[in-house]
Amino acid sequence: MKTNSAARTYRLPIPTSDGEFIACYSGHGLCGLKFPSGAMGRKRAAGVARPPAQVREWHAAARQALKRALTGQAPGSLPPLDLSSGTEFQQCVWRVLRGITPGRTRSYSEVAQAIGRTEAVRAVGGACGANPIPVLVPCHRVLAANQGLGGFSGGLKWKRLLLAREGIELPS
DNA sequence: GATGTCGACGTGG
DNA sequence: CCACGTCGACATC
Repeated sequence: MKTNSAARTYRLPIPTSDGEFIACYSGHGLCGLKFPSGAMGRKRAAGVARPPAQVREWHAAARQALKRALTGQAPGSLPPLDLSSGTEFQQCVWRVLRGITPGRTRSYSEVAQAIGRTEAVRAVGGACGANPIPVLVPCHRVLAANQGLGGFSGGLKWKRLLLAREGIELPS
C-alpha cells in the first residue's frame, strides 16, 4: 500500500532573535520543539515537499506563540498539541504545567500533589525532562522546593533566560 | 545549622 | 538493575 503520508512528521524552522527553533508536526498537531543548536546547519529542506496547508497553518500559530512566549507573555492561541508520545503519567504532568501562568512557578512536589501522586515527586522531574514541547509547555516554571533551580533538558541557561523574561527573580 | 543517608515513584537504557 | 530535572524525614555532629 502507499506510504502512509498521514504519519509523516514535518520539521519546520522558527527563526527568532534567540536562534532558530525547530518545530515538529505530526498529523495531529505540534509534537515537538527543539532549541536552537549552536552549530546550526541551515540547510533549506531542499528535497522536502512543501507541508500540507494544515501544517502550515499550525506552524503560523506556533511561530506567533513562541515569539510571545519568548518575551514572557502568554503564548495566546496554540496549534493543537500532539502529546500522544507520552505516557499517561507524563501527560498528566504536562497538563498541569500548561496551567501554570507566566510569571508563576511551582515546585516539583507541588506538581506531584496536583496530579494526586504526592510521593511521585521524582517521577515528576522525569516527566518534565521528557516534555517534547519546551517553552510552550512551560516545564521551565518548575523549580526545586529548596529554592534551587532544578534541571533542564535544554540547558539551564535557557531555563534561566525564560524565567528572567517572565520577570521571575531567581533564588541565589 | 550544616551535612549525609534513605525511601518513594515512573521511565528508559 | 540503575540513574535521573526531587523531597522530606531522620541521624549525627
